[in-house]
Amino acid sequence: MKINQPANRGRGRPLAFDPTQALDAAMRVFWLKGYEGTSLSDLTGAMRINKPSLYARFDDKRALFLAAIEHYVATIGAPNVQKLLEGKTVRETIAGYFSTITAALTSADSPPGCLIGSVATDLAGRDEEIRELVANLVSSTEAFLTQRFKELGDAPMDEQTLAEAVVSFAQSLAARARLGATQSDLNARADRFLSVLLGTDGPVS
Amino acid sequence: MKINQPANRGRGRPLAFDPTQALDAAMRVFWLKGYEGTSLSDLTGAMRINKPSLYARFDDKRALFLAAIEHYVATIGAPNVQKLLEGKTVRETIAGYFSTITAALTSADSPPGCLIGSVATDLAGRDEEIRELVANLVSSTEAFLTQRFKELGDAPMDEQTLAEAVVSFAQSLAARARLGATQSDLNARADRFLSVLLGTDGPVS
DNA sequence: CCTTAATTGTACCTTTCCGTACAAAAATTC
DNA sequence: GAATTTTTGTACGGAAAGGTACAATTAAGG
Repeated sequence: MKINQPANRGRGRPLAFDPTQALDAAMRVFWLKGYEGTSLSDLTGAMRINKPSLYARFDDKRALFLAAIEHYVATIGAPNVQKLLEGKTVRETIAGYFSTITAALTSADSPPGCLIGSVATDLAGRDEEIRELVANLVSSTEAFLTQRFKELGDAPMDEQTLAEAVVSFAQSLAARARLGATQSDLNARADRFLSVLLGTDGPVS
Repeated sequence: MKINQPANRGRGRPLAFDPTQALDAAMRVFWLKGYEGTSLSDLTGAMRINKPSLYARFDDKRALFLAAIEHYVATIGAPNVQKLLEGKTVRETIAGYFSTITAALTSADSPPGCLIGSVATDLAGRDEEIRELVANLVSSTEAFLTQRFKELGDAPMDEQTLAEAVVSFAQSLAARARLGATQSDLNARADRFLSVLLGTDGPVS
């Protein structure tokens, strides 16, 4: 959480906007339009602030994008991963994960797909810092899943291998969603994939 | 193949550049920099032509991007898919496919990852024509694989389901490559995934 | 060799890009 | 309530964006 906080302890004119709301709006613009495809007018328009406010709070366009990724992880990614703890079996955990993310990837009030899986991953090809950040996010997710599978103890194969397969498939779901797949498309695919992974015992959703 | 051909039957001043080479150069720029991230100067610089020549031959930036996708399919995608016909078993076919694409995704003289899987898929979120084009490419690949699996006859599960799993994993390999994974990283992942899919009988590469 | 057809290079156009200067406004501190 | 601190809105910069006009150039056709 950088968000250029000048230690506003009460002095001076108060902020006329909610930084978190503004950041959320910026995130959605980047999510739809991509990094270079998003202009400062796009941003200030959606955030309902003007440029000096944007620069005072978020430094510049690139820093704002980094903050938007962080915000995405905090508000969308992490909660979805936390839900993994609800599953009592490996199958339940994976099915729940897939069903959670197919909903997020096709949500009506967000752009299609995943900010990180599409926009940031594209940018990663030409921005080293982004590349490392996103690669670490993916690794962490795999590590978290691996750990959880070990705790549950009923994985029918090496937990790391299973986690890799699950996260890889999740990445492909993000791509499909970006390409216009509906939630039920994705759920049907997830069902079939789950049956390949663990045998056929029931639907995801 | 659109490539604004004014039926150059010999009249007028001859072209001073090779359109296919120029298109190939443009493809690589888009591949690295993304669609909006690529400027006309980037393009004319890499293609070694000036703007009027670019516009005469390729209409505009967006049409050039579409031509670049077509060129990518023709020179990289289709040949990789054609290699599928060499495999004598389902396992051989899948292993060969993974090993072919991990090489392509990490080739030293190309940008990392896949033009279509990263750049075009990102753009698909805000460009309907691109979205449909890319979605059809993915579907065709799945259909081709399904067909091939049926011909081979030794798939241990529904061929369509298997093809979906394979193409989905291929999409995730493209994302990982964009995030900096090496060829051996990807091959190791592919090995593990193949063992999950078909049981453990040998390495991909 | 003159006309016609096509491409080339330069120079230019308008718009938009990202970023900032600056004065007015709104709060706190003394 | 004057001084101080911070944010706001407007307005402006220089650079780069995508795209085109136009004259010069190079070929084939007659």
